[in-house]
Amino acid sequence: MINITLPDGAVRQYNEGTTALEIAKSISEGLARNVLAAKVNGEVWDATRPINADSSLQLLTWNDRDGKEALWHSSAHLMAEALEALYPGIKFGIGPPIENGFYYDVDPGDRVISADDFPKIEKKMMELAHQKNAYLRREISKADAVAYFREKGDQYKLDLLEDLKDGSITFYSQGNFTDLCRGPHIPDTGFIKAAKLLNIAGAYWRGDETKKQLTRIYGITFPKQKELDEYLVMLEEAKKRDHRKLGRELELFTFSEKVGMGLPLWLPNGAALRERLQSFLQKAQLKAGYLPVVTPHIGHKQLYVTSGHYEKYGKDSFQPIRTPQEGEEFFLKPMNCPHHCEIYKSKPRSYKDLPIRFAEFGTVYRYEQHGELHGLTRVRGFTQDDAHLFCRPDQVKEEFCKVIDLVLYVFRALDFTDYTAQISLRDKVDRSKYIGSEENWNKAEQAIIEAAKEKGLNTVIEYGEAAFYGPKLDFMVRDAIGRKWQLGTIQVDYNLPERFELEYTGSDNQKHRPVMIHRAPFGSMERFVAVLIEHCAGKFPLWLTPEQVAILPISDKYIDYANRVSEQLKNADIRGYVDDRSEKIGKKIRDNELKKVPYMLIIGEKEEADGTVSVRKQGDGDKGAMPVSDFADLLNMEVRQRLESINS
RNA sequence: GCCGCUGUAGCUCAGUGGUAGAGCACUUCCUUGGUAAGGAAGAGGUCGCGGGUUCAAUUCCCGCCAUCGGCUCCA
Repeated sequence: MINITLPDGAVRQYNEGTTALEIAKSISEGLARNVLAAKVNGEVWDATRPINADSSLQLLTWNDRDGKEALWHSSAHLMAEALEALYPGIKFGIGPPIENGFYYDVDPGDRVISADDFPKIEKKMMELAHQKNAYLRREISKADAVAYFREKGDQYKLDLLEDLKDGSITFYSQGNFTDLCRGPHIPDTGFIKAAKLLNIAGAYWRGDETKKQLTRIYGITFPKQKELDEYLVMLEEAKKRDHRKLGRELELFTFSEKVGMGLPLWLPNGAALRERLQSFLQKAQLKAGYLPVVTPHIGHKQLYVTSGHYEKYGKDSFQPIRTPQEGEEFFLKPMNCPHHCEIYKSKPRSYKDLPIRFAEFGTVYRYEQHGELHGLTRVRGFTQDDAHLFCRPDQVKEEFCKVIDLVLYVFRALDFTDYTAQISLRDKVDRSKYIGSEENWNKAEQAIIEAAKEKGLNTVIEYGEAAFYGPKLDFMVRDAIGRKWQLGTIQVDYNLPERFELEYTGSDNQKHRPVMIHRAPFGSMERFVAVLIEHCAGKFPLWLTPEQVAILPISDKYIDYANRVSEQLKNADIRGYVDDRSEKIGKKIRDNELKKVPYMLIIGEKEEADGTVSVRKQGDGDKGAMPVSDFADLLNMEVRQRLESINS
């Protein structure tokens, strides 16, 4: 008999060789029907794998991340089985679970698989799923594994096997399909009740563009049909929120091939939004002791030779601007830091001056690969809400805390409520690629971890994700429909202070090197606006939205009164316009609803006589009539309350 | 940069080896209407760009450019 400790601390006895599935059955049949995998002593196992010693056990279902991954990983195998049935001789690369679903990289030989083939593959998958074939694990020697795939002619699996140690190799089989796989997998294919293939794309074998490109098929599966239906609705919603579509519809920004790809043109509405965001942050930064600076859009080549960027990115940047002066070269600035370093160097600094915080909404230009460009999220010219903090090593933690406060303030203002902090540190083993002293790194890494802890952030630590010049903290933000975005980077830098030989005089009258912290709560105005559009589906917060009110006269007779109302609102600092087209009121309401203007004021004979407006809230309908001044107060109150609530 | 899809009016999209169409938007006129689309007329396109095949190319072929979906990249 062995002892199994359950998550609630209860210890139960079972025969040696029992499985998580059997244990689940002994608890309840219903539970057993939902068990996808199990965590045995903290390691994710097949629910059907025999347990031979005293262990702690957690049963994993669809509600657990590891449970989902087991189902999706198993679904990748199911899709592979379906593909093998439909395309005999097809070769397989890798097929892992991903954030939402799974993919499998396949080589169909000289056949072509396209999205048109999805229905038949899905049908085959569900046919195989209904057979409830068990996923069978077996350990296999490397020699046998190699023999199997050599026989099958699958060079990709052989390639993978080369890196695996004998004795650690397992195969999983279900139905007619066998794959090299670490597992774990769900008990049988019957748990997969709904499947949808989503996308198809090319992907290089092992991510190496010199190697063959395989066909990557993305899919997702669910243990209930209803969940698939909901997921598809969510995808539709995401499409509706696409910032590229809303950006056009709400006239926020556009692109022009003549101006150049990846160079956004901000339209009046978008510019108004962007400027409001900037002044919002600028105000907060002034309060937090930042010093605004302004630097030019270009910099001498020598600036980037000093910073090291010339060597690293020179060939892949916008190429140098030449001058009448022989041999003189300037570059469009790809970042603001070198300029800010020179500002720091413009005069001697004392330890008493630190920290110094230079802030600039600085526009930078990077020659992103053309396949990378995407709406406003990936562009070639963009404006960073940049700032560089120069501080003493002992100030890093406090400065980090203050920046975290600022970032969270921004998140609150824009209704980003679901986020985690991701701290990127050095690789645990290989430290050769990092510059800066061991002591400083340790100090900075510790400072970041402590700052995050002090601020009560939900934190994930990623080793090996730090830049070569310093550790960083990013926020992973979930938007309104659950997608993740990386926003609000805070980055420590030991490289530039070194390269620019930045110094301050310490209390010991000796020269010391300051620590530099880069930070950008928005990241860039372009990317942030894109994320914000998708987060709020184009319905911006009242304080931010370009137009707060649309005034809709019932007929031309009331345009004069509408203009008087408009003036009155303008005097109360409310942004709005009069829709004076000769259209029926229903049409005006519809058009302004689609423009997502938060309030509509309907004005006719009655309102003019009473000096009132009839208020209609976007997406919410008629709110009744009230005096113009009451409406102005109401709206301003709503904005004030909102801003006060984020300051608390 | 790589692979694949796509490119027709401002937008969404039909269509064709004989130089093009709809809806919305736009302009003008009629209508002056009370909470999500009033009516009529009009204007608007080198069918992404450049070659080739053909009597004839928006349509077929090639190249390029751009979009989109991925990959690689992201100071």
